Amino acid sequence: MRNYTAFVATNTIPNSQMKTMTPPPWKVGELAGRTGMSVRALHHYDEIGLLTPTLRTPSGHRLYQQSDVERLQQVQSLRLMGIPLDEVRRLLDGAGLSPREVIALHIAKLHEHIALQNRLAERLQGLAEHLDTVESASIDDLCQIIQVTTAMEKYFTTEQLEVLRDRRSSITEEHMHEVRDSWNEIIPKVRNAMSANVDPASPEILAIAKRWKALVEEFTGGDPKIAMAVKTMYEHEGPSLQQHLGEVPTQEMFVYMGKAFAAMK
Amino acid sequence: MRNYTAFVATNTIPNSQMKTMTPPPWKVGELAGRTGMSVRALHHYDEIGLLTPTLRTPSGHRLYQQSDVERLQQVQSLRLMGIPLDEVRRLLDGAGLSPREVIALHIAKLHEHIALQNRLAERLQGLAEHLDTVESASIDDLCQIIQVTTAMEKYFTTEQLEVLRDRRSSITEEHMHEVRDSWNEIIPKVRNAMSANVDPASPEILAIAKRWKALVEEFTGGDPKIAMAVKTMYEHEGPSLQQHLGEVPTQEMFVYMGKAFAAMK
DNA sequence: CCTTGCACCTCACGTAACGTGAGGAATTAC
DNA sequence: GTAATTCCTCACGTTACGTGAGGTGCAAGG
Repeated sequence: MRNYTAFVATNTIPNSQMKTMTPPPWKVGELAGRTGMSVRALHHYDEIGLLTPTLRTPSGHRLYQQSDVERLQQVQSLRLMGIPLDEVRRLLDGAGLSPREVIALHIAKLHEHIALQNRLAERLQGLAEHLDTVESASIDDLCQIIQVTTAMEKYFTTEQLEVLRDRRSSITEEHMHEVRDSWNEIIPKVRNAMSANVDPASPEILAIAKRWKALVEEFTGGDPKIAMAVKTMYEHEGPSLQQHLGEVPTQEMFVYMGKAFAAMK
Repeated sequence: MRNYTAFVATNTIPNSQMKTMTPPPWKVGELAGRTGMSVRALHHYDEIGLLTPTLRTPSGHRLYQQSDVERLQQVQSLRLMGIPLDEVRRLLDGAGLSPREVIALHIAKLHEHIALQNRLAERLQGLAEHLDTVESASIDDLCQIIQVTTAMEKYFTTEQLEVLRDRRSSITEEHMHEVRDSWNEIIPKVRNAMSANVDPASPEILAIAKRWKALVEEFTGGDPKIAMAVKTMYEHEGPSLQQHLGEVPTQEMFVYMGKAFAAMK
């Protein structure tokens, strides 16, 4: 190992004084090895002006002094806290915000980010559970489920969704098919009756109204808020839901059946 | 608005049949507007081969058919779940892993990521609390605190750290200074005694041992595990901690004081 | 027919923090 | 003296687009 005193100091110094001098500067590889960073990272810090070694050999090799090492340790500390290099530089150069503010800002950002990730994780978890109850796992099915669940997230509160999820997990797939078939059977009948101007209070409509009510009751668990949310969702998302869920009642049908319900009492 | 049937179909079709034909394809802007995506995103999807419109006008304008729109919806669904475009393409093209596996993998990744973020948030929170108890908030202080706390994370369990944090928050800053001053007073004495080969059982060392024990007791709250962890940490991180905490006992001192403790009984 | 204005096209750079070579000079080791 | 490291400087790749720049297509008004 050489020492680089020759071009650090301009005059010659006897060996007896060498020991009290500043320690020899480090080359990148050495600094990298001792600090656990990569050489490329140090190059990068130099490039962006975050950590420029105070010395270079005449041939261009970087030499890091004690002060540089200290700065690097500061950089490492702040990076450990997830602070971007840009802000690390601003902090160390004394420009911009105070440490307190930077930390507070970062905490806020982090919490926001974590909340997003958590919501995503919940969605994925629900999706996974759904995939495990259905044996057909085609991409189309997958996308349909995603579409429907994301649409539902817009109209239901978190607790309502949990209620629905709990109930769904306690229901057999066979039964879910039955329910869908029932809707697919009922809705065309209602549509026909409406276009034929059948009186909502007529006996055949009242019979249908009974089945309708039972189906709604079963899905909503009797919660009128969930029923309202479902109605709102159908009104807004009808066309796109139709592709995925099969037949879906329109707003006019709700009105029509409302009359039937009134006549039932 | 034109229709692009001219180059979609090769033969002329009477108007009466036009209505039963496939709907007119959409241009990028229209598709973007209806799906809430940006035009650039659609261009990007085209570039990477994720969604290539089946048609183009002779002048090069993109035309999206029904099938393209469906594919886009699938892409949107999967992206909503945070799946990278690369895997979305593999999924939709039927190559690679099954939906189940992809979802499971992503859940695992997400949880890992969330755990990391949470640990980071905890660190930042602790840092912020610390910053609020100390009024001097220089960058150097900040980095020192980070260094010390990250070093501590390596040697203490989570519960131990919480205990320490709780206790620290109930202690005044003034008192912390007193403690530090006490250490700074005691340690040189011990060092001197050791180099002078003073008997650990001598009365002056026993007096120091008492103070030493009290200080350790106070910091560790009497928990021998915490005491052990502190000792291990000092042994491993001594030199770097010394810069930040002031005087720190060496392993030899622990041994020496151990003899004094034995003589105290 | 010509212009105006809007939607569209294709580059191509920028983002964060480096990883990963490529090709060549300098240093160190034997 | 030569071989093996270590160092240097480009420069592209990573994610999912944003943001112009500069040029064409196309429907409508004068």
